[in-house]
Amino acid sequence: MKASLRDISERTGVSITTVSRVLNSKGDKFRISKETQEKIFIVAKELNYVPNQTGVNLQSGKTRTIALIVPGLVNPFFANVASQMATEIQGTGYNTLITDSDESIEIEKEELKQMISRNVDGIIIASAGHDGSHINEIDDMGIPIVCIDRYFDELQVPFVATDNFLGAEMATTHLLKLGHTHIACIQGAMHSTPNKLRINGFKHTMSSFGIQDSTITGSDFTVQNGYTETLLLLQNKPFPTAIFTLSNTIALGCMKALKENNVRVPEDVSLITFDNHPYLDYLSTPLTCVAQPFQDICRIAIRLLFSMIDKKDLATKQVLLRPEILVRNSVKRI
Amino acid sequence: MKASLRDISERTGVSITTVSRVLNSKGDKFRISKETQEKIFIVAKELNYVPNQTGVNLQSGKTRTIALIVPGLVNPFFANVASQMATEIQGTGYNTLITDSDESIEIEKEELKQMISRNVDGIIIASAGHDGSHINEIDDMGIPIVCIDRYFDELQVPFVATDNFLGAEMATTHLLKLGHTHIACIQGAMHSTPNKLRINGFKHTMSSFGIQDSTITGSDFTVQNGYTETLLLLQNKPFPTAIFTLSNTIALGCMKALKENNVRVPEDVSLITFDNHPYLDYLSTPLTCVAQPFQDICRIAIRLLFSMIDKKDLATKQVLLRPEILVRNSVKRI
DNA sequence: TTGAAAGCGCTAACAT
DNA sequence: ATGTTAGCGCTTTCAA
Repeated sequence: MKASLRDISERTGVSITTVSRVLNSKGDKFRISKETQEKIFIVAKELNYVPNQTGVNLQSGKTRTIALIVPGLVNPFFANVASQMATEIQGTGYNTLITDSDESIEIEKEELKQMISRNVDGIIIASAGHDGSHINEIDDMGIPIVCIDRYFDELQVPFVATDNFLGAEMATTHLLKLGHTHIACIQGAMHSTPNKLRINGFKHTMSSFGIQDSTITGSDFTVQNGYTETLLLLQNKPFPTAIFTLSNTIALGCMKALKENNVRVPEDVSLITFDNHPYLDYLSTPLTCVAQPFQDICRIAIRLLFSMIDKKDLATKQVLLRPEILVRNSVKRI
Repeated sequence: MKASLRDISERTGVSITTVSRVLNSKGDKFRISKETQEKIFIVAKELNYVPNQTGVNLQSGKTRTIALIVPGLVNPFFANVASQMATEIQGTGYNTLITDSDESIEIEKEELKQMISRNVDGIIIASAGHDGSHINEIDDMGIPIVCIDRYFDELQVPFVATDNFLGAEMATTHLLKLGHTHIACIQGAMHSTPNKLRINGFKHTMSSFGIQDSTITGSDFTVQNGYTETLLLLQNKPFPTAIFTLSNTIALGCMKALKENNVRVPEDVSLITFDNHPYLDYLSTPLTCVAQPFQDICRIAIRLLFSMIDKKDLATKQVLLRPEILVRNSVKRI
């Protein structure tokens, strides 16, 4: 089986402490003789020694592990975030434990407990919850935690997210300026902060252009939701001149329904969506979108988290990032 | 700070052992009085007790953690695999530690060491290496490990992958049957087993149709490679009538080059690729592809891994899964 | 029905 | 220049 310090100690006839010191490159600091060091290194190699981190963890209370909890890895946005996080975190010498709450607050709480139990050094979470009381508790326990994407304004918990109100405003303005007034918005998880803010931004912009009535429909960030709601929309008359989907998943479902019903974009209906994706440029109609700066979200979240881990408090702990509108060909002037 | 069994023991005046038993639902088994149990539960709740897994780990040698190592999370194929794995593994009560070797064998070895050091219960890896000697060593150490996607035929290490030879054969036959003979193939990492087999399948099929000359170009599974190689291809005359890209990333780069040069698919050139993606249906030309059964790959790999963890040896430990050709509109008959 | 003690692998404080 | 001892949090054997 795996060799331990004791095994090396026994084989070399030197104390465990000395072995530990040498193997941790503290041999010179403790002025351990070259011969002893040599001997230890050789035996360690022979035995294929690999330190057992659980021992270190128990001793130090640190695990060099960051937990990432997202509400749905099926969503390309979160898949991207997860990839990016794993990569960035790895660069810091930490490892990433990734879990999916599947938009369930119960699973999320369970996972959170798991992560605390595992002694992770910090947590990054896109919470599925309506409120953040459970997140707050963790923050209160002194466990570094930062929210991304889904956050809770009323709490002191640090967060990094897109300025969703602004993003919706950008998209809506784009539509309005091109002459659209009859706009349908297909939303995602209604209780989530991003969704609420996007809806607010949408409504606000609409009414600032003097338009009071608009269709807001849908219930979650899934392809199915986008599909179903679009099908429903297609029953309506007059059919809206533009659809604003609040995520890439919803857009995907929407496009499916549109295609199946031979509704062309943008000839028959204009389409704009939240979230960018490399493929959007090559769609039958390249899709205009509001791109979220997910790479920056990841980087800043990690930055914040490490400042907490290192107990160096940063001045700004709640950051909203500017989205970018990528104009392609899916919105026509009418 | 976080409460430990000792804290509860002190607060209740009962031994650590008893507390441990009660909190692990062994109270009844050890016939511990209702009052004592009650008392313990109350104090545990008061102190917000969460067991420290590192203690358990050290004791048991188990961590309930699976490591997943992939060569590039930027590649949608591996991002999908990672999401799927995280989700499936979570369903078993284990957690997933995800790392990216960035196609570097050095990083891979480093990460592997890390994972062993962390005492993970099992490892799933898509190795970046040319050979699998380092993987074999781990297998020899008795640490459960299974390869996915990238594997090593010559070793006994279990693996699950797509039947890449067959996949390439399917794609090439499709092209040939529709009249294409001048086909260019843009490949990925040349040393990798999947790439080698795809190339073999391609060449084999071509020559079985009596065609000896074909262009094989490219060097890695990146968008940039697809882009560059296509640009290069565009200089050639005669330009091939069809391009076969060996991954979605390569296809993406290829499409970019094609679009920039106003080369239409399939009018000017036909295109077929390895790897499916939800967006492919909605591209300006829905892209015909060889879809890898990545969900099955994940599930079976996990199945194999757990059989090793549970020391129940399965008869079949090296499995190749049948890919599926999804015919859309990117290949024209000529 | 409950507890004391040992030990998992490691580090660090305190010797010598 | 090297060793002894204690302790991180937990489970388990053995005892009472």
